Amino acid sequence: MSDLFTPAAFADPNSGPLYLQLHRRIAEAIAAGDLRPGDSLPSEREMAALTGLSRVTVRKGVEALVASGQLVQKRGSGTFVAPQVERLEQALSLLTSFTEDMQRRGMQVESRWLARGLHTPAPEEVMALGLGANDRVARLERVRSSDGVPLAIERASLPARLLPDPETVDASLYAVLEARGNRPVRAVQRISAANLGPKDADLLGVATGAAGLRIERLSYLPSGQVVEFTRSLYRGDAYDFAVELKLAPEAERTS
Amino acid sequence: MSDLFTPAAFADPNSGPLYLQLHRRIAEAIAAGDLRPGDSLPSEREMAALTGLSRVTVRKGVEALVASGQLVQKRGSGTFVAPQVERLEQALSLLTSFTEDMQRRGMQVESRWLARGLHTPAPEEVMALGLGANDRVARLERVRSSDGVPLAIERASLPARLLPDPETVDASLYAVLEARGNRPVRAVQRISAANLGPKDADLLGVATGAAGLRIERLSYLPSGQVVEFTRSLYRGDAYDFAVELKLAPEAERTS
DNA sequence: CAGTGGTCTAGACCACGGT
DNA sequence: CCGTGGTCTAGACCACTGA
Repeated sequence: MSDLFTPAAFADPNSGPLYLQLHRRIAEAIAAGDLRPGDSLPSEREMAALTGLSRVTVRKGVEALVASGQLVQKRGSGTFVAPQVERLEQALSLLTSFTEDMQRRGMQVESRWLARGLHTPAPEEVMALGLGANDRVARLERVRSSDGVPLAIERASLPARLLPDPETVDASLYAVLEARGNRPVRAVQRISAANLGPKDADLLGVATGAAGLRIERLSYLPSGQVVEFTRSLYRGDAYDFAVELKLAPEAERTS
Repeated sequence: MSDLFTPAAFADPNSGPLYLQLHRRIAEAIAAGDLRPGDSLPSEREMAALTGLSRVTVRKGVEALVASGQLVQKRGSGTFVAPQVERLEQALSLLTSFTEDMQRRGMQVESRWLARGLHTPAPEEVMALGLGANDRVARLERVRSSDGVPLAIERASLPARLLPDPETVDASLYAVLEARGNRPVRAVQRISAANLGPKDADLLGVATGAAGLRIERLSYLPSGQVVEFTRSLYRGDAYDFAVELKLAPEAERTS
């Protein structure tokens, strides 16, 4: 890895911006295994000196690698190749709870509560839950971690009628619902990707702008009543959702 | 929107870094509707002058908004609030083709080919497709657009035995497979989120670092033979995948 | 305490867009 | 042509880490 930063090829014919050249060099060194997880890079000032670039340019070159989770920077300490994050795979077509899911894998689950109580519903919640004018809403907002690593932010809203005492929810929301005979049997999810804002990124312990999976879920009782409206943000680098597909039947494809 | 940049509150008690304060101000103005899609912001130099910040700091404040697609910057022209991107919703549990899916919505579909031909397989492809030592692989790599807007990058690999003439694929891969009696009936997908690298971001017409949905798919024939190994990148801001969930049966939850 | 990343500045040149 | 965003520099101070 010694000559990674030897300036040489930074003699800029037309290989594009300097910070992109640096970005590419480091990314390739990681991909090739010349830089291994846990390895430390030279300090920004050193890299600047070695390459002949300014520190600002070095930072810009490193920036995208930090955002995408390939590098980790620690103030006062240094810049390191990110440790391998073991991706968790989760079946997307079964309605399971986070807690149950993790326990089945033998993993430790922790929840840090950000909010938990009864509130006046926001318009979005009124729509999603089909609330009336005077109904109230139970809100559960927490960071889900496994073995000390934060994995997801979960913001759940339920009609207060179905969960009048949100403070009693400890680990598994579904366990509480089940005890009250209100466990959902069906749900619809919408999945998309979004860059994490400063606040959410901080909660998940990743860099601002890192990619996250945004999942919106509506869960239903057998009666068709909506139980739960949940918006979650999963760390994009730590989660894989798996789905099984079947061929669309001809009948539906010709309409 | 006039006093958005009046410096006032940039008198830095301890409201955090200046670029984050600027970021927050703009994000809130967009959320509140004070800045509407298509509106133009002052030039970076103007914002710097108005706020009393340096241009570098202004750029840093704007950066994350651009990466997440809320702002669009055009060199030589200016900085604008991004037009509303109409999100496409797609059912994730049906095995449909991009082409058929879009045509059913009455949308124009274009493909720009990046590569199309027979190659010696990469190790990853050997594994996924279950190839032998001397098998070759058909690669189809293209950018999928609808109404002129690039939506996804699709990189498909198939055993050459099932698609000896990849050059004949025009719009729909599945149509060609069906003609040969090789249309898949089942598939498994894995979904995650990732920041787009400079190259892919450019192909999709978004900023480097924007969040993308990464989907890996393995499709099978009725015989169990793998037909297709496809890695796709969808624009995170333009796509919503929908899934319906059912309650996990007790039998499976207790193992 | 010395060294690290995090923030910020003032100024410069370039490539491109629209007039 | 002028104004825009895109790149780049040299230097500064801060908050934090680790010895």
